Amino acid sequence: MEAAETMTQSRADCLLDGLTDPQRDAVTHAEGPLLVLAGPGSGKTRVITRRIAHLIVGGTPPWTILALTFTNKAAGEMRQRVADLLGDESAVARGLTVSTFHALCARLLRRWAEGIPGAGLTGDYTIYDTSDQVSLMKRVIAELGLNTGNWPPRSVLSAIGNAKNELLDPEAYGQQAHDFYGRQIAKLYGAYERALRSANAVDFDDLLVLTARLLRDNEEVREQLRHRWEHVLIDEYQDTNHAQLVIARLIAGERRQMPGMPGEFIEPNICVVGDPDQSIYGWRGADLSNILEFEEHYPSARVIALGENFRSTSPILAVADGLIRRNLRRKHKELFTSRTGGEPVEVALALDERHEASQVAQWLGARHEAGTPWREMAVFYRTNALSRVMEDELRARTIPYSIARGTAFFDREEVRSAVAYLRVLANPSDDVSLARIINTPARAIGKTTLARVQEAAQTAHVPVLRAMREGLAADAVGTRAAPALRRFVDLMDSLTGAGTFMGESITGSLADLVERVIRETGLEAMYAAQAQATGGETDAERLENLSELVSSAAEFEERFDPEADPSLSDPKSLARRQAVGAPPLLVMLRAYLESIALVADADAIDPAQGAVTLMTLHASKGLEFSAVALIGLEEGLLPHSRSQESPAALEEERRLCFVGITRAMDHLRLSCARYRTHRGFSERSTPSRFLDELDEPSIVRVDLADSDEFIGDEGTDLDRAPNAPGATSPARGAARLFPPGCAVRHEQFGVGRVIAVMAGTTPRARVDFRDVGVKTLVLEFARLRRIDPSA
DNA sequence: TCGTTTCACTTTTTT
DNA sequence: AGTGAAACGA
Repeated sequence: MEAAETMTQSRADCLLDGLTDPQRDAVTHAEGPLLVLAGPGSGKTRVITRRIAHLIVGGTPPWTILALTFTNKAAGEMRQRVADLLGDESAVARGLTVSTFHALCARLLRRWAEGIPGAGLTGDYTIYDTSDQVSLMKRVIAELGLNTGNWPPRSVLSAIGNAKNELLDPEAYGQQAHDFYGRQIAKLYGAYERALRSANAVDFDDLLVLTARLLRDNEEVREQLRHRWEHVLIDEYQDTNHAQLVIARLIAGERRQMPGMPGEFIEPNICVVGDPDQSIYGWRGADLSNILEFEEHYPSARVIALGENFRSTSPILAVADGLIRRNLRRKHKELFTSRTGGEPVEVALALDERHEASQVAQWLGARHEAGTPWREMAVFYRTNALSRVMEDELRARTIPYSIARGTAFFDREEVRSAVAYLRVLANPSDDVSLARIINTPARAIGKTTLARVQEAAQTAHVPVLRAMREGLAADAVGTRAAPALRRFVDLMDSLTGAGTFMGESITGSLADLVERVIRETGLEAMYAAQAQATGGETDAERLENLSELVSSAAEFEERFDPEADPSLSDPKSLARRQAVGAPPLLVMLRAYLESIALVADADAIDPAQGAVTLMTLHASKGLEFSAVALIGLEEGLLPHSRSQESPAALEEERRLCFVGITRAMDHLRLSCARYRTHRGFSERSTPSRFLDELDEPSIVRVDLADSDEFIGDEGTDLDRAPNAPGATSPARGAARLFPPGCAVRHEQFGVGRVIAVMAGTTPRARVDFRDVGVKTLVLEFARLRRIDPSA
């Protein structure tokens, strides 16, 4: 007994090793609400993981702890670090729930969908992503007799999303709508919700909204979960929205009187960690007041500020501080580091985006020469579109890189199609997925046929697949279509192995199912035929992606642990599940589809790869790298043009820049380009105002546009155009480079002779090509090259 | 019904 | 530029 205690004691002490006083306070804080205001690099993750470990070592059962993060990757890392701290395997941490908000909600809903009064949802629901939402909304708009021109699906969805984040249902939204627009949106909102429910589907926002409703309206579930999770910890609290706040509060519980002890209270054990200066998801409903008003929500809260930065050198921190100070709606927080010295931050002006990319690549190369491994370097940008140039450049120089785009794979059309089949198998009511695959590959079921079946299904209030199976549209569809529909139903039924649906008892391999879907639906044959016909690389690639999907399913299957499901969370039900043995295929399929739906870009980062990481500023949150290059610091990009009208949005852009800067440990480089090609058009850009807000003594400005490689002013810049593909070339001088009659070569059209050059904002040339005849080309993009001897 | 072609637009960020 | 949808022709 005594020995055990000593051991526990010493392990607890270990957990406090190397912590500063405030860090230690946060780790050891016992009961009641706790707010940790953690500046960048202040050891936030360290504090959370040690706090969890400390609780467990102190006797708190792991299954009474719930930790919430924003990405799966963050959750995985947190779980791993806790396990590492606890040493003896993960056994100690068994039952500990570390999850994203969305994944937690998805699982709670799996378990209790039927327990939400009036929601009409069942546990086999599908999660719709943005493009599914758009498809559904288009249909809803059409059904209400509106047109997508006046009611752009995305805008409507965004209005609905905002309403959902505030937990307003269609009725409540309609009540507070006072103009025509608002009332129409309310109508669309209601119809959209009905359409979702009849497809037994939820969108991302619903995961939160419905969970909030479940907890609010179902006392039994609420009490059960409250009882189960005695400790709730939330990371990145500054990025939670209203629905998430409500969920957290409902699970954590309220301050309440201790039974039989008047004057004594039980405080909820809710610990939130965040930094208002790193709030970057306001556009998606994140509410900064959640963290700012934490003390009002929990008057007894203890507040601990972690200001010391252990990550960045002092010039980097000074630059970050100088920038963030410009935000007016902000409580100032002193940032300090003991990492004095260090290189100044490089601020560079490049000629154009290619030039910028090349300079960045060179800079990364120099860092590598100096001993920094590729994997400790990163390039950040405001928009995904900016990754392209950077990729091209790194590829050309054979610098290893990887892009953080978690969804990229599952966004490919062939993968989406295969997944749509799986979704229909898992949820036969999923009409959006059904519409996607009913004629892929082509089965002579065209637009009109589909519309007729959909209509028949609608009037009969049944899912489309069922309407087809029961031949409800038999007289409405043509004689050719009817057997085609029949064959499709038979195909789907043959995949489930039954006339009805995969019974719960069916077991088997998920990977096998995926493979059968790809083969038996004809997807594989379709791409194989195309690959053969065109010899096209893309089709061969598609086949590869499909087989990669099979691998991903196999991998998932391997890792799948039905016990890790927090919805079932009490030890009793764990035992019950274990007794069941192998998980039914359907359960696994649902879990697989769910994991696909909830991947984040940041999840795709694998530091083991030994490559430079390219990602958006948003995805960079929570990470750190030895060397960071931030590109595209231009007005309109960072801050983004869409944010310039509101001061609040502008401040969020500044915070975004702050987040990027503070990811850097040792080396930081910020750059902008004088010209940038937008959507096909090269435009002069203005350096970001943020570049004027940096701490001058900590930076060194390099005007690379003036360096020897690119001589100075625009005149000479223009002269590069004919020989430097992609170099931007504004109007002036263009005509002079391509005198009428000169011979030119075009990548695609071959050789030809210039007829005339038209000046203007976008100078064009009329060229008579030997093979393809006369074409008019925009000089900026045509990449024309003179090939006559005089050139 | 299906394939091609033209045309029109463009959310930046993501669970 | 690139994509996705409407329009058109077979």
